[in-house]
Amino acid sequence: SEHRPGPRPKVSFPVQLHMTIQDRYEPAEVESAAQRAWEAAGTFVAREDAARPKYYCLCMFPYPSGHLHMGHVRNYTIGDVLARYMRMQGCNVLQPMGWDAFGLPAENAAIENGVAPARWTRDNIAHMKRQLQSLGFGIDWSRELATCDADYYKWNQWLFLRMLERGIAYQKTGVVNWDPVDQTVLANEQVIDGRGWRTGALIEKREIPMYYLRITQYSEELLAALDRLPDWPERVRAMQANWIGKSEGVNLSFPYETGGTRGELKVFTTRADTIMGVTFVAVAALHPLAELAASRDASVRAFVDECRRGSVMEADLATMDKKGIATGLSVRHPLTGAEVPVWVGNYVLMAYGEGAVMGVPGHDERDFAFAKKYDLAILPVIDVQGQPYSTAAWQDWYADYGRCVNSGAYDGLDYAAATDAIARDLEAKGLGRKQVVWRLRDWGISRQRYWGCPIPIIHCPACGAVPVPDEQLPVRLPEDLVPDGSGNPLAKHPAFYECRCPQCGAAARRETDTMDTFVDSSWYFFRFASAGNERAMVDERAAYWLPVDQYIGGIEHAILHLLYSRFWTRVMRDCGLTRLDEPFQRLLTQGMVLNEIWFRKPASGRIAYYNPAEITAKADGERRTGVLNSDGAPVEYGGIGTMSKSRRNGVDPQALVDRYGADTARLFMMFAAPPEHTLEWSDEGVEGAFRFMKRLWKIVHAHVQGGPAGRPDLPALDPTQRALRRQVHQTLAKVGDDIGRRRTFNTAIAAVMELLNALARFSDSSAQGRAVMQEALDLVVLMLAPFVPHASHAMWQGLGHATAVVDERWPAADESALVQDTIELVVQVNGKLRGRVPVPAGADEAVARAAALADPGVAKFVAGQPVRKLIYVPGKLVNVVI
RNA sequence: GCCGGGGUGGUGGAAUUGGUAGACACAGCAGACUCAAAAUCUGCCGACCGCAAGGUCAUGCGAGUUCGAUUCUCGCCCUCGGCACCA
Repeated sequence: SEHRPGPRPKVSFPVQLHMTIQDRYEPAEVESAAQRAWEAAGTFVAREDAARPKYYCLCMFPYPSGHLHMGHVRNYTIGDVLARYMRMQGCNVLQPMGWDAFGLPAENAAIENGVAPARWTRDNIAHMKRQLQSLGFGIDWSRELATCDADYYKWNQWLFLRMLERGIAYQKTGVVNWDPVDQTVLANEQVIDGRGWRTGALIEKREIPMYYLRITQYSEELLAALDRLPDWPERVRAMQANWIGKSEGVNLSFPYETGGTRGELKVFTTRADTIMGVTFVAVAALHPLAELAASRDASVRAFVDECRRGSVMEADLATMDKKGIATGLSVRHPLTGAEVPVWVGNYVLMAYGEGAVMGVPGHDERDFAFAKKYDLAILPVIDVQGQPYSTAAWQDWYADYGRCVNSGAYDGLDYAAATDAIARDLEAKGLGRKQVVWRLRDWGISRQRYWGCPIPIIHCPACGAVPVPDEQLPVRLPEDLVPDGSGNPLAKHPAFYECRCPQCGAAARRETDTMDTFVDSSWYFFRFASAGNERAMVDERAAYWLPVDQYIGGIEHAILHLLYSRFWTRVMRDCGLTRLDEPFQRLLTQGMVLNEIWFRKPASGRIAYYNPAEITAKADGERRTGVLNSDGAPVEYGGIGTMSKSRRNGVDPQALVDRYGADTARLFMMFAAPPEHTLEWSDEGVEGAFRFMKRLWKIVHAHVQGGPAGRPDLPALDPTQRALRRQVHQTLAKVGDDIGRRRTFNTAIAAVMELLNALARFSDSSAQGRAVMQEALDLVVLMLAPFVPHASHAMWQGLGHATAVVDERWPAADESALVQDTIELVVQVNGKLRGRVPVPAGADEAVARAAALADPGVAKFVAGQPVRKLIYVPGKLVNVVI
């Protein structure tokens, strides 16, 4: 453990007898006392209770990397603030926690240190759990789970078998990165500049059999249902819609005959109206026609092989130089019968559409560039409002919709009419029809890795792929293997893979692939609500708690994790395990926590990263430069990026907690930025939050020392007391709105800080003054309880309450305290601020106008000119237009 | 490249429905307290002009709509996230 208590001065007694809080703010003592109190009372153990409104508050569970990072602190503090706030609203709150415990880092650690992934993972979990507990999150730990526990992943396997039965899970080949030296499949992350990260060997693409989940069967539903998620951020819904990517277009066939074989090259297009402008077709390197041409021509073979060595990532495909080679084959245009050459293009995706595209250089930018490069014909066939077309250079409007020209029978038709006519003619010839195509692809879940959930299949020489019978579940992952980086350890472990066929009893081989870890995280929120059930995946407790009322997690999960969870929930629904369509009612996507990146890149060897804390940085004109503290030599600045282990730019939250306490760490995290913003980390500023805590503590302490205070006698308050009380209740209303509706925790905290500044200035030791102060401090502590629960716990008792603040209700603002007789109107002349005038609240326009024009500052600018117009926004402003 | 965010003082940010730009903090400067330091407290703190009163400019850049634009529209620049085997 790296938990080292930081230097902290010891408290000095004596404490007077009638005081219940110490004179000095000591977070370590306050926090452990509060945590002990919650633990003893079982405060956060959630029980199903039909009589109360339930509130399931869930944060994305962490990968147990070993240490909490700032993103976790941000995520779980947001969740805890909402959970505690909803509890104060009277809700029955469930806030569980678990571990997304399978994955690649455990194997990497094993390769580096020789420790078994199971051991490494469980040690990390133990450490991170202590860290979470020290932050005082109100978590129901009785429901804790780890996805590497057999009683969890058993149900992955069980539902996978149900999916096989229903045809949702199926087997087909998929493309992977293959390291020829280590004889192993690599993750995209392990491929650097086309080479294996450990071996440096050139990576090949390889096709292997894998299991897929038919998420595309739910495309339409997953897309349509986005409209019924009003409490999801607009941007997440937009990203998912684009990911699912519904396009309506035309599927058409180019017939061909070569060397005695007849066939049809299938192509999908959303621009069938440009079909008369086709001058070539391009196929993916993995397309059968490319393979056919390669078998006949060495240069095509070489090009196809080169493409196959390239990256499998879409981002790389989209940005690489567009290259191609003529196959020497040709196909016939489906409408004109003209001969069209077939090319292989490195930019054509095998996984989208048909793995082939029709080339219309006249109206597609990529095709245009390709035609220019390889001297292919460019044929304009769309007229965009008579604009002059030149093949010399691409213009953006070339891709716009217009009317067909040079298109024979289709001339003069617009996009819709041309598409209809062309689709009809193609259909008459049996060479095409309208079709909807989705960008979404089926979800490949096979991973050739050890530290994951085994896929419950047995391969029998006679019976083929046989599902493991339910009663043999779980297929347990042996926990004592240590991967060495070459191949999958399961495939080298006969005790695991040697087995009998469940159907015929013959010797058979167990599947050694494991599941994508996204499977684990696609339904864990159900399991929290059915914790410990050994007989069923979910039970009636899930029906009580689900859906998750508030889900909170990083924006980086906006697509994959959330989409897979929505899909998995629907599969569970179709299997009768839930009645829900959607698992997450409301979603908050927190921004990422970023930090500076500093590195050195030696002429040879691997790039070395340094933590910003080890760097002294300065601005050198436009450039930012820095030196490493330990050797004084320069380091390069790599900009701002997510905190990551590989870039060594993480900040350890434990140091903050040790130095300032959990409350300060939580408070600062929530104050630094609104939750959805990305946050550039800075150590400075934490001091401000700590100062606030000390100030608050001091004011509470000073007030308590004056002895018990009564309740304010409202009609007897003087104007100063009345004004303070108004601010208190204004703040209360704002803070409730900021937390409950707007989720802008930073402004809620700022409002309380402003109030505290007012309380510090308020020195009134009269009975009424002290009564107003008591009410104010009570409310301040209640308002802050979700943010700084430990200090609030202590101060609440210090203020003379016998209850625990965690069990208190959120107070309602006193409307009568908010009433004001006179308000200040802002006066503008031609939109520029020229004065402020007091008017009675509710003044009509005539009164406001008279008051505004009478103001000397305003009169100076009006200067006798006629008022052309006067805008009056009641209660706010007057704009005099002259 | 495609998809989605973001850009406001030296810094993080505020301005909630188109209505006072810079709340609240951080850093900095000055002062009080102190033998001294720390801590604490008080004041100042966008730029420019001005002795001042006050004025002008200013929310990435360029246009537009409006009595009024940080907010709406269009174009551009920079930056961050995702792109299907990192989680």
